[in-house]
Amino acid sequence: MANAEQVTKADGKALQGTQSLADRLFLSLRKDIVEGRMAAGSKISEPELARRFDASRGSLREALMRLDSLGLIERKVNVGARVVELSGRGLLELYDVREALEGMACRLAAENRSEADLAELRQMLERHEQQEELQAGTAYYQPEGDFDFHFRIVQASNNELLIDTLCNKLYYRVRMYRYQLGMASPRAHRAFREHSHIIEAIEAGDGELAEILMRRHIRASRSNIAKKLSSS
Amino acid sequence: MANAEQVTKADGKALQGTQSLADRLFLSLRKDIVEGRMAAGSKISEPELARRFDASRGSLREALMRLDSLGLIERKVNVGARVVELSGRGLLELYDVREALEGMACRLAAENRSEADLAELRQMLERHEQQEELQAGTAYYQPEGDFDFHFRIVQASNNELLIDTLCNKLYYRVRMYRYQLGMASPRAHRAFREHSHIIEAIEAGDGELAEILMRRHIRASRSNIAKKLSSS
DNA sequence: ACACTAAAAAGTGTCGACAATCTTGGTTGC
DNA sequence: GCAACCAAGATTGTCGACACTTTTTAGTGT
Repeated sequence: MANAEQVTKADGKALQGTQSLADRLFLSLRKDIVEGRMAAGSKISEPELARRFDASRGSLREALMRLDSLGLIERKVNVGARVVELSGRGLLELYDVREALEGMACRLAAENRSEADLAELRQMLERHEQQEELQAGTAYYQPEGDFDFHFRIVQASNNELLIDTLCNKLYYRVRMYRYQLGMASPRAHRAFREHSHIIEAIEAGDGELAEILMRRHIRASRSNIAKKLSSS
Repeated sequence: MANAEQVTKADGKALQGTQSLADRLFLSLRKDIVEGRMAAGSKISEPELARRFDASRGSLREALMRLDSLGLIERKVNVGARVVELSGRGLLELYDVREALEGMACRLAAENRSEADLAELRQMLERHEQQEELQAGTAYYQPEGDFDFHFRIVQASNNELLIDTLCNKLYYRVRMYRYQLGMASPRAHRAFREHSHIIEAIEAGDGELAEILMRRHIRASRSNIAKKLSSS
C-alpha cells in the first residue's frame, strides 16, 4: 500500500537488496531519530551505540556521517554528536523552504504531466476521499494521507534533484517535527479540498495556478503552526 | 576581498581552526571535483587516493561519504565511487531548483532586511558597477561577481536551512557546471541591471516584487542555457 | 567552602589488517 | 568463433587497536 515509507527512485540502494551494514545502521538510526526514540538534543556515544547494534565503530561512524549531512544530528570535532534540537524557528524555516520547493514541484508536475502520474494522483485522491467520509471530519487520516499527497506530487515533478532534496532530505526533518511536536492539524477537511483543487490544476496543465495553490496550501499550514507556537 | 570562497555560517568547522584530517580531505577533494581536476564520470580508487593524500582509507572514506551526500560523487555498494556525470538535463534541473529557492530567499531578504545587510548589498553593487565600467561590456567579471551577488542575497534571507541548502550544497554543483561547461554567459550587462533592480526591491521591502524579479533573472539564465544546449 | 591543578577516565580520530565481493583475463566446451 | 565458466587479482566493507583530545574527578592549597 502507498504510505510514507515508500521508496524513492533516488533511494535505490534500499531496493537493490545488497545494502552494507552501514546502510542498515543509517536507516535504523534515521528511523529512531525521526520517530523520537532518540530524544532530540541527546548526546550520542559511539562506543555505546556500536555495542547496541553489534557493529564496529567504523561502520557506525559512517552512518553518523550521513545522518549529519541529513541534518538529523550535529557533530563537533573531538567532542561528539548530538541529535538535532527542534525549535519553532526551525519548523517555520522548514515551511518556507517547502513552500518554495513544493510550489515548483507542483508547477513542473503540471507542465510535464504524464498519464501514469495523473492516474496515480486521481486514484490517491479517491482513496483519501473514502477515508475522509469514513471518519467524518475527525481529522485522523491526516499524517499519512497528507504525506502521501505531497510525496506523490513531488515524484510527478520529474526533476531528480528536486525529488532527492525533498523526499530524501527535507521530508525526514518534516516527519521528525510531526512525530515530536505531534502536529495533527485540525485542517483535515479544508486540506482535502485544497489537495483536490491542486490536482485539478495539474490535470489542466496549468503550472502557474498549480504552483500558487500549493504555495497557499503550505503557507496556510505554516500560519496555523505559527499561531500555535506564539500562543504557547 | 569578498569572493565566492567566503565561508558560510553553517560551515563553521573551517573557521574553528581545528579540523580533522577527514575534513581537510573533504575540502580538498571537493575543490578538485568542482574545478574539474578530477574528471566528471571518472572512477575513484580508494587505495590510490589514500596514498596520494598520505592518509588512511578510513579517513578518506569519511570524506567520500560527505561528497556523496553533496551529490558530487556517486557510490555503489561493493563497486566504488565515481565523480558525478554532468548532463544538460542536470543543469536545467539545477536552475529550476535555484529559481524556487533563491526566489524565496529574495522574498525573505526583503521582508527581514537589516541595515547591515542592506549596506553590504549596496556596497557590493557599487563594486560590481565600477568593475563593469572598467571592462565595458567584456562580460569578464561575471563568474565571481554573479556568484557574489547570489551568495549575499541568500545570506540576507536569515533562514538557516535555506542558506545551508543553497550555499553549502547546491552552489558547489553550480560551480562545477560553471567550471566544466565554462558558462561565461554573455548576459553581463543585462545581468547587472537585473541585480540592481532586485536590490532596489529588497531595499523597498517589497518581498513579492523581489521574488518575482529574482525568479525572472534566474529563468533568463536558464533559457539562455537551454538554447545553447539544444543548438549543440 | 571555593578555586585551581593535575591525574585518570572516557570519547573521538586515525590507522593497518582481514574478510567478502566484484572485476578481469584466460580457459573450456559447444 | 562464441558463450559460459572459473581462477587470480584488485577493490570495497568491516573490524579491533592505538594516539590524541576532551571531560570528569580527585586532590591540594588558600
